[in-house]
Amino acid sequence: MNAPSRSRYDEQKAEAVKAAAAEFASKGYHGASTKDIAARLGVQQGSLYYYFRSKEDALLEVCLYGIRDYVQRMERIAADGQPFEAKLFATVTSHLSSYRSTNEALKVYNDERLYLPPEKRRNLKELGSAYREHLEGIFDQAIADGVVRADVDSHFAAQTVIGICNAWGDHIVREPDLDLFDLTRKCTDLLLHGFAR
Amino acid sequence: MNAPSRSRYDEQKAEAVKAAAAEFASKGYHGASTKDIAARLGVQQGSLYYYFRSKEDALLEVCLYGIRDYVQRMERIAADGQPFEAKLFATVTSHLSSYRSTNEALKVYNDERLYLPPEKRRNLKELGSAYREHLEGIFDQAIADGVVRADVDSHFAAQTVIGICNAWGDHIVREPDLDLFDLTRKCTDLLLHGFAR
Amino acid sequence: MNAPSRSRYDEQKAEAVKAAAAEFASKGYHGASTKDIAARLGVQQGSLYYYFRSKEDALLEVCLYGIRDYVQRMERIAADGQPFEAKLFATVTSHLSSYRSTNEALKVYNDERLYLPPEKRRNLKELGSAYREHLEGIFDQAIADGVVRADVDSHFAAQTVIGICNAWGDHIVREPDLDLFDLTRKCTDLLLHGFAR
Amino acid sequence: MNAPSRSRYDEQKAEAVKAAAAEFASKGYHGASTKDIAARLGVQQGSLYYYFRSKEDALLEVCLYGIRDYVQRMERIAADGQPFEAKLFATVTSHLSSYRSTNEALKVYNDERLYLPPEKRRNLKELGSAYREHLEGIFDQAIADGVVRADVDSHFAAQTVIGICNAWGDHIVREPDLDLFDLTRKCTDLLLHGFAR
DNA sequence: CATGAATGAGCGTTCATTCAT
DNA sequence: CATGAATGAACGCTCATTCAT
Repeated sequence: MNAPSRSRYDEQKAEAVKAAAAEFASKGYHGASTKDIAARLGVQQGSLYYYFRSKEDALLEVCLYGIRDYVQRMERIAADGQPFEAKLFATVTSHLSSYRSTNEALKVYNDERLYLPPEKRRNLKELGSAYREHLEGIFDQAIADGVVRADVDSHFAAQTVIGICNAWGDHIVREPDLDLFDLTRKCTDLLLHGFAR
Repeated sequence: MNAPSRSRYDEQKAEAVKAAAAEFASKGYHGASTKDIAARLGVQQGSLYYYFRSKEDALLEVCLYGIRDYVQRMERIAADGQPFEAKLFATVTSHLSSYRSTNEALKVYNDERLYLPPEKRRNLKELGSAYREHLEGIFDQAIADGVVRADVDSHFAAQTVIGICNAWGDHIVREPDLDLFDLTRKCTDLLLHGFAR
Repeated sequence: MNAPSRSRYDEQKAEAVKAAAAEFASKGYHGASTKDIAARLGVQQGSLYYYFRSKEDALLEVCLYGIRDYVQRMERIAADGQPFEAKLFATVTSHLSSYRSTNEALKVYNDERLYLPPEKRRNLKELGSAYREHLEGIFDQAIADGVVRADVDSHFAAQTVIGICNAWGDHIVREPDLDLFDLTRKCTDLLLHGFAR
Repeated sequence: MNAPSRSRYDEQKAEAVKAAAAEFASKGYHGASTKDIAARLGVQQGSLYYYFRSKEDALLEVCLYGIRDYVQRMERIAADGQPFEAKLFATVTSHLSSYRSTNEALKVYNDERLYLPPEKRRNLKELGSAYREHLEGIFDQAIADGVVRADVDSHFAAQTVIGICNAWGDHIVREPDLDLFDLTRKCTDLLLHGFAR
């Protein structure tokens, strides 16, 4: 009844996506049942189909929700004029904190998206590639600026940054007390200077 | 009737474990069916129960198969007298090459072991912890020797080494043409010196 | 507010009956869903219940619509004073053309009325019997008049006329280009003189 | 354990086809549930899938069972050297008695085969066409021989014979006491000489 | 008069598992 | 040692129907 009234439906649907994300994250796509998702949402099993065409579509929506603004943040980081080290720190911060803020959906994107049929995955693939390419661009620029060693392979570097963040993401999701800031600092430090003295 | 007959069963069982590993790796534990595993092995669905008490037991055996000698190799690496850099290189080599040699079972250990009930997981947990602790020990030693910076958290370091290797493991399993030696070199280089100049 | 408003509802309801008839005719009673009917009518699924108490009631109304004026026409044919051959021709014409004009509802009456529970079917049964009995009366009269052979069983004859018309009705519904007049002529010719020279 | 032992499986499967035929005949394809079919067969619902890939496949098998030897009998009738009237009588006898002997499967073929997707229907269509064409051939021959009137359209004639038999088939299935021989005689008489004196 | 959200039962199907042979 | 037949529970999904708005 208030001004925008932007839709009771959209609100409930967003809740449904979160419920699905939580179930998929903890049991895997095939291990989670629509009954469980519905129970978490507090509705009957069949009512889910008012919001999702199919379980597969629910997975797709969770993945999109998980990766979408995470990619947007990467774009903003790549575009701003900060030095390489700040960009790297921002990237890791953004990535790791996504595991907290988006309700496990990013973990679902990482672990379960392969169960989508190729057609449905295409959209996701583009988003994922965009992310990696932005990161590669940051490394290429840093190499050109001389702040990253010339013998570094920017593709390997980008993939590895993503890999480290995702590996720690699993711990973040499972251990709510983990200190994100400390972790971010350690990861960035490793990426820049390695462990050797 | 004794020796060879025993090994005949063991051979078949090893085949069964590999078949299960392959199915679990590509479809996930819940997504893979006993029918698929049986089909891959070339037997009837019911015949699987001659080798495994249950699907869950099959998962356990695959995980054990995936992690067992991989931990043993870690022990040998930790125990020999080589310098830190050589140990790190050996660790990464061992970890990454496992993804090729043990028929995707290590991937199953990484991605699916959480679907085992806690009792069955205990054994695995010990193996995994042993691995991590050996690695931590290597870092502790290296810090004491002054070849790794004193401010490095050896727990973080070990976990990160494992995380990087597992992240690249996914690519290794999916891309058969990936150059393992080159990848190992790049990973070790990053871990030692970072990307910065 | 009175006369036109009443007919507005009736118009919409007539459309609803036709939509239901079309769906029942092409998919069968159990194969057609209320969602499909609503979509064809251009309303929401729930809105159908303004016109029908239940899906079963919809079937009943379609059947009644399909058979009602078709029986009335039979009554008129039986009552007028024309000779047997003209009456037979008129009967076949009326029956076959119903398959075009009443939007497949007669087909629904023929094929789906058995899915109604006996109470709801009673009404229909009387109409169907009335039709058959009129037709039997026409044959009885023709036998008495000597234009139909005395050894003809009028019950068999009436049932067979109905059967032939319904059999061709299926073709009429499915093939829109079928020449109804030619078909009527051939059917009447067979019924009167058979195929033998 | 006896001589041919032609397969316990085949026996049970034949029973399954009959159970499905009975359910489809009385409730229609969409109205019959696999649970009902299983109950009639005396097994659990899921066990049906040992014999049928799907409900649709069950329908296909019932249709094939319903029409197969019925077509073969038509071929034999068409091929033997008897006069037209005998062939016509044999055709009607064969057709009508099928409704008794093949456990309602022919009725299912007539009423429900349209619910099969086109690919699955192709096989059936050929059998049905073969039947009709044999019958047309019989009429063509009879016209050439002068025993059927020259102005008779053999396509119409064949279709009508089939239509009449199917129309009476419904009664035969529903009324077990109906005198098949008497009915056959009346049908043949109509087809040859019509009702007119 | 009509909607949109929800229901609960039932559907066809697949599953891991058992067991007589 | 392995099969083939069967089970019963659970699955994802669709259905006819209801009702506050």
